[in-house]
Amino acid sequence: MPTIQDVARDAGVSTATVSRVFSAPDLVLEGTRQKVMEAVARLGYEPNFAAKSLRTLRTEKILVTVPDISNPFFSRVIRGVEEAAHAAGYSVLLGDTRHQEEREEQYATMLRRKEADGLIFLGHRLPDTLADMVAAMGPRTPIVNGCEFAPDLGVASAHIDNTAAAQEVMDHLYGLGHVRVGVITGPLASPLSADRLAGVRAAAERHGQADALQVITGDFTIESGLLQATELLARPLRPTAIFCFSDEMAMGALEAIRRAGLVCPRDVSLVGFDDIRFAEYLAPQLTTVSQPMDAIGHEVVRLLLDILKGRATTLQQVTLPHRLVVRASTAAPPAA
Amino acid sequence: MPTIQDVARDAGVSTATVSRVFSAPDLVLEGTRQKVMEAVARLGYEPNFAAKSLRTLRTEKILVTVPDISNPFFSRVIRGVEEAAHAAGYSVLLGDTRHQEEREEQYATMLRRKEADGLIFLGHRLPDTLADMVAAMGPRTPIVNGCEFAPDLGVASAHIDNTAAAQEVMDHLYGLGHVRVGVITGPLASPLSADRLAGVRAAAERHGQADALQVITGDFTIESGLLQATELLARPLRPTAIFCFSDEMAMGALEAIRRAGLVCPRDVSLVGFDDIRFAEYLAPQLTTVSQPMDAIGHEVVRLLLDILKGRATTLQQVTLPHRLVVRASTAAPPAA
DNA sequence: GTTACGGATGATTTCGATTACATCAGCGCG
DNA sequence: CGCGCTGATGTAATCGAAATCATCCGTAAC
Repeated sequence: MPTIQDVARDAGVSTATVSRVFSAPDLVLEGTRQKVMEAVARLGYEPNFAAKSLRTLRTEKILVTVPDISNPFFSRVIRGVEEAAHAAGYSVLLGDTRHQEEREEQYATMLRRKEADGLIFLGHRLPDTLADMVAAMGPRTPIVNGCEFAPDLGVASAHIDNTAAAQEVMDHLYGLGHVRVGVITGPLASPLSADRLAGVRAAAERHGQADALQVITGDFTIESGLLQATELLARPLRPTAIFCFSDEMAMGALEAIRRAGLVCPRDVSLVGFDDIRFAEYLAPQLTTVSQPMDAIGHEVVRLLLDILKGRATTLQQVTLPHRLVVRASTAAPPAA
Repeated sequence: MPTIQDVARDAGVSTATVSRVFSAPDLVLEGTRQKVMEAVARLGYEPNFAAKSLRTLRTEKILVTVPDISNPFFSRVIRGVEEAAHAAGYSVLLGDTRHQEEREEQYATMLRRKEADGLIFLGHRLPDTLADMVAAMGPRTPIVNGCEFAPDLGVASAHIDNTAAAQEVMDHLYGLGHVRVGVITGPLASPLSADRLAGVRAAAERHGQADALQVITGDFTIESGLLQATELLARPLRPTAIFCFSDEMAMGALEAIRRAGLVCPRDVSLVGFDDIRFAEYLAPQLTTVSQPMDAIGHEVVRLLLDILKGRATTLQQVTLPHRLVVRASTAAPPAA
């Protein structure tokens, strides 16, 4: 592998000039630039990344951690992140934490070792060591949270208004005439689930149906949707509608409905959350809350770059628009 | 950020000793090690990654490129890759090429700049500049291909036997009594599609049904499954079974079947490929070929590490086991 | 015609770790 | 008692590029 020295020698200039050709071409005479570029082409020179990074203290890399990359919601957000990062000349270091705190800490270490310029995390936990960093650096900490909204972490974030979205779902169901509504939440440790549940409760109270709510906790997976919906459907006062906090759980719930010998939406209405690509290809097509997954990905990158470029002075927490997409899985409850 | 110098001073030793504490602890006296570790803890020292990488010429990073991370098949393979890489102390640089050759080249550049120790690519194209590298380094080139099998590229790979898998699918359909079988392939530029098609053709000929095959090209997306299946179902001699080269296309085909007022599997049997998590939650549950996505991910990492550690002298191309999973979407053709 | 200035380029230091080589103390052995 | 060896540690070169400071040359101003 040729180095900048080799190029300099070959082009008959100093290494400083070669370096300038890349980083500040307008400081170099056109003829000299040509000579250097020819030498570069001739030798097949590529600047060594580690050397550059050591000198500049920049890596042009963004570390992105995600609880589970095989989840279509997250993988779509990641795609948006990758797209925006790539457009800005950054590349993406992927960390799949598998919901494990230990792994989150390990990835946090990478940030402290300067293996990446910043961190985007899509979970809801901020590793302790990074919390210290936030305390020290304030709104200039190069850490951004996506999807969740945990104001007390003190990091920039991009997310939807989960509370409002959940309320809209409930309004839709109550509007159709449902009374007994089952709700399968995600783990309540995540603010995202807590917010949605708050929205559910607020709407229920507004409609005077708080007592008819049947809340049960899931973990966002298909299997837990199947399990919890089965449980809900076996109750004597079976809900006529089920609201799942993820489309995956709704897929499981749909299977539970079928196994119970019921038909969606005739017997039981079903609502999901996220609007992953598969939601509209289920039978029946799934009513769900559409999250702007691409936009969230782009936005978290924008927020992080603002911080890295020193453009951010205050803490930015951005709420992006969601949309209730009513499809075929919700209808009026059975006449009873 | 404290440096190794600061730690050395604080601990009253030389930088060499500090370095040894991390990279070769048994060369250091226990007491000295303690002193150093205390200084490290006191100052909150983390070795600078760029400096280390510059000196050692290693990055402990693996670049992984994928045509589309939001595809559940790929995201699952990636999860396997991340898992195996992490277990071996490597981290993953993710590149989403969006099927674009230009992007593939850009990521190839990262390898040449030594931003990663090796490359795992899940598409079927090897950028030109890397082909040169392969030509020069032979089986020691730190590049591994996953999922596809293109022997002429000369890179290590892990994949299933696509030809055999496709034959099994066709045998299953012919065994059920189907004659007119529609096949929706992927882009034929990929060896993977070509291999499967070869398997389809071989089986058709073996069963004397080559003329009844109805092959049409898709692009692995739900939308193309919907489109191409609609086209197949509109033909006068409608196929009684459709074999899609991906589960996503099968989801689209399922929708096409519904829209045509038909019922799967009563009127039309359907087979997918990959066995993504959602396949068994479709209605009807999808018959498909299960690919060992986790194992592919683990295996490509193993192959790459073998090369990086100098353990590989010959070109390794590994075939992993697949499995035809018969579920509810295939049945005997209608009596007609 | 000297001075001053600015544009182009070169010489050299620097980033922070690793590592080959040097040093030094202690010990066993003849 | 001195030689040589081994084990622990220090000294200093090195990785490859970026950036500071120095230098050189030509030109415009007085």
